[in-house]
Amino acid sequence: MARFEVVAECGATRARAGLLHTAHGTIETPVFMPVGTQATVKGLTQRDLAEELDVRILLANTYHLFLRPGHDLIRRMGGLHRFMSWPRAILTDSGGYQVFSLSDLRKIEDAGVTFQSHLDGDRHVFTPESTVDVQMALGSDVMMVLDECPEYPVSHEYARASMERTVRWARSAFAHYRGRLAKDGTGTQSLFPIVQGSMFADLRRGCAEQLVELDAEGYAIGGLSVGEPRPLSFEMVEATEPFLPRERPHYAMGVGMAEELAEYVARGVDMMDCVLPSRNARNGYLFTSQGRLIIKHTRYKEDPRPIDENCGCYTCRNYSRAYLRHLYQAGEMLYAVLATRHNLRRYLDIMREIRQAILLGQFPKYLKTVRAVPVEVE
RNA sequence: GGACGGGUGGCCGAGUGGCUAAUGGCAGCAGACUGUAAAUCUGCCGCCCCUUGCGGGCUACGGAGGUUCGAAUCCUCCCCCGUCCA
Repeated sequence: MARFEVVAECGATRARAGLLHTAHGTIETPVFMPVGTQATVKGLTQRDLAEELDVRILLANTYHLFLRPGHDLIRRMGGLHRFMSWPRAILTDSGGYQVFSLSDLRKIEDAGVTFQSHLDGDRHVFTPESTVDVQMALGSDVMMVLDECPEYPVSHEYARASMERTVRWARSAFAHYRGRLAKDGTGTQSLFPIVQGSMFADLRRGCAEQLVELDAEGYAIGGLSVGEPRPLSFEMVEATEPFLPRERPHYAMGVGMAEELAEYVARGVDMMDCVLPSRNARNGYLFTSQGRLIIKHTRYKEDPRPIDENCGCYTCRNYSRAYLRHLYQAGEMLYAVLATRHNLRRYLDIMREIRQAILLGQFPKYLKTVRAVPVEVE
């Protein structure tokens, strides 16, 4: 069970610092969770993640692991932690995001979602109950309910119907989850429901109020960063978070850019995850304390400096922009490894800075400095 | 000296009378990426002009002539490269 403990609160914003206790360790919040969809964070070893970056919790994906290698296989291999040799905490997404990202390959019905596998075209049905079962087989510390993550934009009418379905699914998932807990004895896994409602404040609030009745150990805000203008994303958190229990962790799913992390925290978010630091690393977009750095730009061709002179990561301690640019242009895999290490380190450093600022009562000041950072380095 | 083959935009390489400023690939330049179908995708990529639209002008397929309404594509000569034979 994930027990949340608030350690400090910001007087001026909704930010707070906390501790999330799980069966696989305690996590300091606010926390950024690297995404390891297929039981791996692309480009990094578990040793990199644990020893160098001190990652305490990772994401993995139910849909992807269900298709390959299969949750039963993972269960037989001793569960996801042992299978991927990651003794720390794991949060599994339910596959709700794939309802959005694989929209051409799925059909939504009240009972659940029918997916056509992107791997071989096989059809599979995901239900609120089955996704709980799969995640219980995986053994993740935090499980997510199956939800519908609608694209943007969508009509109020559709958003409402979709949100209501997501609420029904959450109820079904919880009923099934609690039934299994009662039958199987003590459980170590938590289940978080997900607030939807597209970009409509009334729907967000309505959804949150209904989900709170489930008395979950944590609550997620989903359906963000699906193509909407950035300000809307923040507005939707503002429209949702006040209706979530303050004593439970709040998880904003799938966000955000490095410069946005503190903004979400200021709006009461305790947990975030995003593919950007890892994916953008591979695609040449590096995050620095002085703004973004596009490594392929010709101005870095003979630049002897590290990506970020203020960064203490292995990459920045040892390699120049010129070398990284060369690796990138040459398509060398080491580039992805080094870049991912850096970007993830940057994200984790930001979260540590945020937490420290909150603990010291200086979060508003920190927020101000973050907002003053230019978009691009130099 | 002779016989073949070949010289195309930064490179490789299509194209063998008009739809060709010229397919592709690479390189180059820029952009996108947000609970990962992504080490992916998109745009630009001869020069100049009009803020403009499938717009206009110039230069260009080794060189120089020629045939033709029209040539990178056909003809003539020349130059250069490769292979082979003397």
